[in-house]
Amino acid sequence: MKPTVHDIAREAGVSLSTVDRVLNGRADVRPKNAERVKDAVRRLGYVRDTNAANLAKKRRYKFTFVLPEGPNHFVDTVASAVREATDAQVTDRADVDIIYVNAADPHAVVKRLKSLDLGRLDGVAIMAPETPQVRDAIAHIKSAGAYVVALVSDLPNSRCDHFVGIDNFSAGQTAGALLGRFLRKETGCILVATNSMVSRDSIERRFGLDEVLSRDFPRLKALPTIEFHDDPDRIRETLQRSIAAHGDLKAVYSMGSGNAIMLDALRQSAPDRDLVVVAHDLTSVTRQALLDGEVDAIIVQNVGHLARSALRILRAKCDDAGIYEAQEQIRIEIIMRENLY
Amino acid sequence: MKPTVHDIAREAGVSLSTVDRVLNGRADVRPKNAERVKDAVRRLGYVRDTNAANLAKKRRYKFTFVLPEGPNHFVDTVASAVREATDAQVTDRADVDIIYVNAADPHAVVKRLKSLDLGRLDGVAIMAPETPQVRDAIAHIKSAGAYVVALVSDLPNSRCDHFVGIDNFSAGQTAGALLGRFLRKETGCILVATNSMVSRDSIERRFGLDEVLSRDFPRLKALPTIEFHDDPDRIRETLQRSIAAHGDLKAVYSMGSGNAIMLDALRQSAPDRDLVVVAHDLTSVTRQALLDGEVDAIIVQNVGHLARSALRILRAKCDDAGIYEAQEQIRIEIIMRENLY
DNA sequence: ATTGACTTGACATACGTATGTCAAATACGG
DNA sequence: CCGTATTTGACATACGTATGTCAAGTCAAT
Repeated sequence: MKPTVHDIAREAGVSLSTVDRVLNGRADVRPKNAERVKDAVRRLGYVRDTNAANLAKKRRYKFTFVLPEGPNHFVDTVASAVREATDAQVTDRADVDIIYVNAADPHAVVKRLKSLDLGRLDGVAIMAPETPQVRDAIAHIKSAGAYVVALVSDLPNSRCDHFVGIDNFSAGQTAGALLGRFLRKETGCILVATNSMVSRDSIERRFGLDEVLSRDFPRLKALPTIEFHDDPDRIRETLQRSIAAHGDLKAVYSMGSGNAIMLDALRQSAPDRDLVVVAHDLTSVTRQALLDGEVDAIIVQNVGHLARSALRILRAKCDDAGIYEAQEQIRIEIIMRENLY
Repeated sequence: MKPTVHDIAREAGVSLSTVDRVLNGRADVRPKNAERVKDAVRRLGYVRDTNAANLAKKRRYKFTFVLPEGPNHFVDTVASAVREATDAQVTDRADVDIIYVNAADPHAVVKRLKSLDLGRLDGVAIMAPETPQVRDAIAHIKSAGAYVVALVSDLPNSRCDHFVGIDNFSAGQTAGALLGRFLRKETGCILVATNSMVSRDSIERRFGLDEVLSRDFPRLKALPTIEFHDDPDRIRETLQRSIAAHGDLKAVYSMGSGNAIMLDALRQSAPDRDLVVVAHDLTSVTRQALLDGEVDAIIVQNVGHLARSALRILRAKCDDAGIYEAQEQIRIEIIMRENLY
């Protein structure tokens, strides 16, 4: 039988009240008695039954997901994964809502974050680029007692409680390795594109790519990253120029947002070239491209896992419970048509 | 506020006792009242608080994992994943143990399965090839009221409550697609090996492989499957013969158990040949081979996920709760050195 | 209308924890 | 050793559900 607070009280030779005071960090306990209780806890290996505690407390967790607004297929998949996880029993006793912020405008982000009802907010999962303003807002949220996890993009300087997402450097390496193997024995260059290099994700992926290519596949040259800030014309033009300029273009690596534009341009500019294409993120667009054979492989972080993991971690933080790391590890998945799900 | 049994009683105009009788399927309730209660449940959208119920019942779940005995790295990883999941909070209120059976001896398997204390067993996860004897034993377990899930290998004719594992046909297709892409524009043949084709996993993987190769990569020919029943000499010999006979041998596909033997033989027989190697299952052996560059990619079903999923599903069955399919989907992962975890 | 069988409801207790009240015990300064 | 401030313990109630007991209610058949 697992020990209960009653057992602790008996073992420590104190009353239930005192045990409660110690366990819940209330004041007015003499150090000697506090030690006795802690000793008893250690000796008996007591762990609080969180479910019973939550029942008694009528505990409800209040979590908010902060996502970037604007048209972005990947963010949409994240949002629906959050909603789905919220509906399932995973989020027992949790109220979850999603708010959108204009990530491009740091001040708007901060304004929105500060307008959260910090009074009864238990945790926040934030997907946004790290700016000084965001950092401040996070400090503000944390000082109000809520936990904060970074979602998808890490916020390394913001003292978040956790990061939920993949290691983007490794993701870039993975892309490089795929390209290198798909182009076994071939020589040529690789076009690298993304919507924007301001997000650290793209930067890290690019580093990973370069590292692997130069170390393991020096016969392949990655061209300078093309950024196409939501501008279809620009990418089409650049792409055409690049294809014309590099007769030895062998592959395309689409590093993240903007897959749709990229693929459109590719369809128009190089329908007959036999290019290897690797992209990121599983969305309706990339899924279809995979099925159509336009993309060879995509590198994926499972959004369902992201959402569930963020929720579990926030909850564990609130309960002051340990995190089951093995479960929370977000994997870099490689998806081809055959293992598409 | 979520409705409670008290709300149901009030809404239905009956007593708490009657609500309890209906909800827990006890006898002696007039149909009219039963209907009233069910109506109230529907109207208020009542869902039982499983945690509170388990608390009141002092519920403990008793689960048993049945794994094949004998030296097998993959099974070892499954076992330790089960132990790890059991230690973590995932298996709150569950007692889990692992028993090993000699899968090659159907009668021994059955004897072992029948010796389980069915009295207070709530669920069983079985990893074993399906034989008529196993089928009977499962029927026996189920008739005692325990739930059964098939683990890793499906048991399609055994009326299990669930299958936890990957679709092996798709896994074979994935292997084929990888090989086809790694050998873009090349022509030649592929050596396919496994320890034994009696398990349906290998058969299905082989089908998947053949399907993809013949449809998408007809320039690649897969040789007849080599089975090497735990016999290092045999595989070495066969491998040497195969390498000698097929000057155009380009790749090796190791379909499952026996990776270590396979890799040993490869090291001895063809150290200088630039072969593409794809294998299954992440074990200490394949991990090292990946790091050493001996294997290009491995196809993995995450054993941590397998273990947790089996436990969650068994528990959901016991609670008569719904299964959150998206979470329980075991993915076919492709692991290279760069996204190794 | 009465019997006996079946149904129902009121009530109590329990699970493990949280939380509040209040009197009793203890410590400490003088 | 007293008075006061602090610490402690006994007890009650609650969370949502389960389960048992027993008296009271309802029903159908006589």
